[in-house]
Amino acid sequence: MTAEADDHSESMVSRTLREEILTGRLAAGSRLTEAGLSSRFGVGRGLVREAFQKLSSQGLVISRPRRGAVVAPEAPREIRNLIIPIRRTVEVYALRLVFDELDAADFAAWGEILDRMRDACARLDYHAIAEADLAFHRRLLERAGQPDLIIIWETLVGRIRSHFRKTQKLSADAMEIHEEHRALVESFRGRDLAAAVRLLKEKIT
Amino acid sequence: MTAEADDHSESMVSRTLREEILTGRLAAGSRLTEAGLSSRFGVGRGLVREAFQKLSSQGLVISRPRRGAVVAPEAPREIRNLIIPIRRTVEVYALRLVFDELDAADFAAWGEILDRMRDACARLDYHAIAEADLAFHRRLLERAGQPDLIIIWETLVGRIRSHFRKTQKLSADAMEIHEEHRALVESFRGRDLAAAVRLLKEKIT
DNA sequence: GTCGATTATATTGTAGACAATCCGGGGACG
DNA sequence: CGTCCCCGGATTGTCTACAATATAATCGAC
Repeated sequence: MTAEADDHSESMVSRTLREEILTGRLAAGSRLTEAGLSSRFGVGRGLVREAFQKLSSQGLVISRPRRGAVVAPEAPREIRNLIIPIRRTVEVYALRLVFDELDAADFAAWGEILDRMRDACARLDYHAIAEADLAFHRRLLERAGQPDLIIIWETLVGRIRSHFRKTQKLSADAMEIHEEHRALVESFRGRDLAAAVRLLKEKIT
Repeated sequence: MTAEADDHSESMVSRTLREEILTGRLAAGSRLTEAGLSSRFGVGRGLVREAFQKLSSQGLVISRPRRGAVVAPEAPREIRNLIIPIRRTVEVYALRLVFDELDAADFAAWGEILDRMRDACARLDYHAIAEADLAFHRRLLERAGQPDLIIIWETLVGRIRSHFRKTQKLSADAMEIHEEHRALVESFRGRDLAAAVRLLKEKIT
């Protein structure tokens, strides 16, 4: 859908696969064969192998020698309980870094993401909701302009992709997810840092 | 069990390069050419490229398309100040996980690492000291047996490799580094969790 | 002598070929 | 009837070859 021509610094293969894993489109345990992905993406096996290395270093894929690659299982609950406060710390740090510099371009980008999220909520498309949620937070991290921050954040979110499944319980209240994110952006726009931090933390579970 | 001989899951190339970067043997900004490393390690360029992907995902290497790869600079001080407490949290978490299960094999492994560290301190070989220090902490994390924990830890240490350079200031007191680690292992052996946590935190700066 | 354009070299991007290894099925044997 | 062994297909591991691009070196104009 998206993510094609722009950023050659990261191959389309690894980016697409990561998104599919994080959003749950690719279930944990799914087998990933080099030839299959190679023909699916229309690239050589070398590029697929490079993507596997990257994803396995991020813990999204488990690659055992001569046995192929599978989508990694989620982290156990105890680990997630360790990670969630860390992720809150990192995102709040990023938020404070950029809070005073947010401009119209930022709000436009978030607005676009919110639109996609609203549509996804309306359709009850939880993969798409997760995708928009990820994009929402990623935008904040990338705005901070600190590569080190992004790398840590990516490692962290790779471990708690499951939390999108919890939201499936809500079903009827799916639109609430969109509403909460909209309120968060409003707190950005209103320059209310305290409220923004509080809302942001609430969103990371 | 082990982590050495078998481990094709991580190529020698990426492991060696990571260690050289973390210990400072490879300075930030150093240019990494595929052909050069290919002939140095006696493998094809494909494997070198796979290593680059892994290292760049860990933030140790910056790889710009068509422009080659260089060793990434260290994180700025502010980011390090964010990361250090996180690393403390993660390592203390791992310590609590394994503390009651530590056995003779663990102490033997740490003893060996301590020996190497003592020799390195005696020679004032700071790269080797850093290497032993890394091995020391890695052993703790690997002992916890949680892949997710290791992945996060690796990302974190990749960002604060600089702290080994600060220790260079001590020069004459280099042996103190070894002594502190020895004391830490003693607190493990004495089953003194509170002291162990305190000493471990002190060591992460 | 300096600056700019052009050629030459070095390096990366990608694909494909071949060998090594794993996995599942089928048959022989007890 | 079950177990073991062997084989064929599928998959991974690795390298080399070729094309595309960046970097440098060279040469000419002013």
